[in-house]
Amino acid sequence: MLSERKKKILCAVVDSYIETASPVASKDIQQEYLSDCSSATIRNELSTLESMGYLIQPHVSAGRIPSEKAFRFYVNQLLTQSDVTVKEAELIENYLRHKVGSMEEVMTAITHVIAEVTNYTSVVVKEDMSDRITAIKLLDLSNGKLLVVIVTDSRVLKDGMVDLPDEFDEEMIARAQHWLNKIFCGKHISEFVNFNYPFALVNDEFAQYNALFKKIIDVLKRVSLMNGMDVEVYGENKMLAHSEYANVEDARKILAEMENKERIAEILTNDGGVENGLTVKIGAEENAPEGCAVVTTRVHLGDNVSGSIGVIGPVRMNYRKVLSVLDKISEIIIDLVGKGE
Amino acid sequence: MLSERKKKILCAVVDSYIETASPVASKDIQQEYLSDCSSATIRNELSTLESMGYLIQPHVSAGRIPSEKAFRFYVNQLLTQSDVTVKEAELIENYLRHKVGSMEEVMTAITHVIAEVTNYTSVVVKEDMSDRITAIKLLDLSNGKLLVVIVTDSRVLKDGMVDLPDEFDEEMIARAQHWLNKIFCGKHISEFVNFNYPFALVNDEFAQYNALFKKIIDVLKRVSLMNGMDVEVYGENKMLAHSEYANVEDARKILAEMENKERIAEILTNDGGVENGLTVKIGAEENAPEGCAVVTTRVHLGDNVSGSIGVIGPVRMNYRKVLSVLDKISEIIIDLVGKGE
DNA sequence: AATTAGCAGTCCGTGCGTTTGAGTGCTAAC
DNA sequence: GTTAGCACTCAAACGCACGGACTGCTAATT
Repeated sequence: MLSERKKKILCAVVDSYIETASPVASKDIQQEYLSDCSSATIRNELSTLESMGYLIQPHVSAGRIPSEKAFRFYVNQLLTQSDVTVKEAELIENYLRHKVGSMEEVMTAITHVIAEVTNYTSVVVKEDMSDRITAIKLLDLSNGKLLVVIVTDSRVLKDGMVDLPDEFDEEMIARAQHWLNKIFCGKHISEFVNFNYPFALVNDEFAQYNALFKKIIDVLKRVSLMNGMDVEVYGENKMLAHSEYANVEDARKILAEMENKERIAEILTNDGGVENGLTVKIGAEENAPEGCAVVTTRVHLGDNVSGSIGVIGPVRMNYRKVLSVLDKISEIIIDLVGKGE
Repeated sequence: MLSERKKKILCAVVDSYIETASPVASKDIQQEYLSDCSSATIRNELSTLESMGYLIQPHVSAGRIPSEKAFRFYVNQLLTQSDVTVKEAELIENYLRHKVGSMEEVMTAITHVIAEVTNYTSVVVKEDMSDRITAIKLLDLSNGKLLVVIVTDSRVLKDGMVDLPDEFDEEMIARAQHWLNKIFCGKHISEFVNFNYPFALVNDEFAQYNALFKKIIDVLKRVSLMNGMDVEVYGENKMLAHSEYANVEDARKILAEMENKERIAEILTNDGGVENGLTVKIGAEENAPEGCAVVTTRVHLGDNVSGSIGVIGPVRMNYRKVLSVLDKISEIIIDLVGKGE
């Protein structure tokens, strides 16, 4: 547990770093955040915070920059307090309430207003939950490959192909198919994303099925990401405005990642079970893009439609602002949807 | 008119510059393109080509780089010859023929394959021509503003607001409305984009309407761009791979422009009347984004659906490749659509 | 025991003069 | 009209020294 002063200092470093993007010196902290003790004291504290893994010193004669651990700490602090109010609130309100039209329009409007207000890239994923799985079929292509066909209320998806382990015969495939149908029929394809493989289902007797099941579920996940969701990204260019992407090649890589809609959908949707409210993924922590943080919130947009709204930015993100903006927006949406009923 | 040798030299400069992105020296040309005369001769030719506006010398001890005029010349040369064949042809074929599904899928597939093969940003604009204008209404908001409402078969668009000149009274508005309906009813909203204001319609008697009409038509154009088309962009990140965007701020600006779908739609659609076939817009020439060139081709995708396929890249673009890829793709599409009928 | 002032030490960034070399324009010869 | 040769220009690369931003440590202070 951190002492009160350490907390203050840590938050000061993060705040300052978020603002300036450059290493924070002990003197800066003393002058702008903690005038009641000397820079030497702060230096000592910084030193221990560094050894605790919260801070990083780029080189010996430089200040400190926060580690991802520090950002995580900072965000958790922020999430518990709820001083979320912004002056841009009216702007958001006006923009959204004015643009009330079809659901597509609202999605687009949301991405635009978020990107504009926060200056970060914004993402919205929409899932139509009304389309359910009717059947899963496994087709032995007799070349060692298995074609996974998913039939839903509205269409047939057959993108998945998996290698079949040698020892599988016709009967075993039929059996596996039976299991899969038992588990997944009636569910929405997007539910795979958060699906954890239930080892309990496959006891020793079926141990041999394990590998195949895993592969198939991976296919299902991929297919669901590709087909079950509507992804909109806006403000990619904002990413480049931040100094961590001064290097064009890094910038290009990040952009390429953001053009991969399936990847984005996965990040946005895989919220570790938080039903409603804000989620923050920082850096490598939870496979956010390299050096990035992703803030998301889930919203219900009607009986069968739900979505995730997200902001993608550098780990050094203005979380205070982003969190409050997302909070405001989901509040407005809840209100809008409520009125619609 | 350029001498045969000047043409050769000019094309050599452009070819080399497209490949290397750095100023081309007289010696290079001699060694790689024109070994039958000396570098001194070439230097003389380069000098005159520069004074003719085809070449630019960044500084006195550097080689020459092509001007936009040079690229235009180069492209026109290319367009008349038709040696369009690529090894990637099969890749494209496989990709597209395999992905034959709904029209949306094809659009997405096209952008992906183009971006992948050419390494430039790719754009597709689709217009559904079946939705026609039923009425145009002008609503005097009595605060000096006029709301332009466009009613189509399928919906009501009311995004447009224009300032009303002082001297307009109710009757004149009614008259203007009458005119607009006469001209535009039954047409598709996308037709505004290439619509040239027919001054003949408004003779001296109606001269006072001129200003208002112009404003309204601008609104119509904007609305049509926003509502009548489906725009997909893919491979924004490819833009950054080219050395003209080594500066992140420039890169950001270009990306911002490419996120403006209306702008993109306008560029792609406004093809100056070329019905079928390739169009090349170079730099400032025809309001392509700063420093960019846009290659487009129009395709018909069925009775009521037509579209434009485009590639956006730096002015120093590999036109040879891009032109051939677009050619190949539109050929495949024509074939696919033909089969569909 | 915690805090602080003071100081030596580290290392980044910057500015500056020099060198290098790529490429031209010009002149004179072919 | 073409070409060899040479003087000239100028951007880019290099090396170097200086300044200064910060720290860590030590010794004094509370």
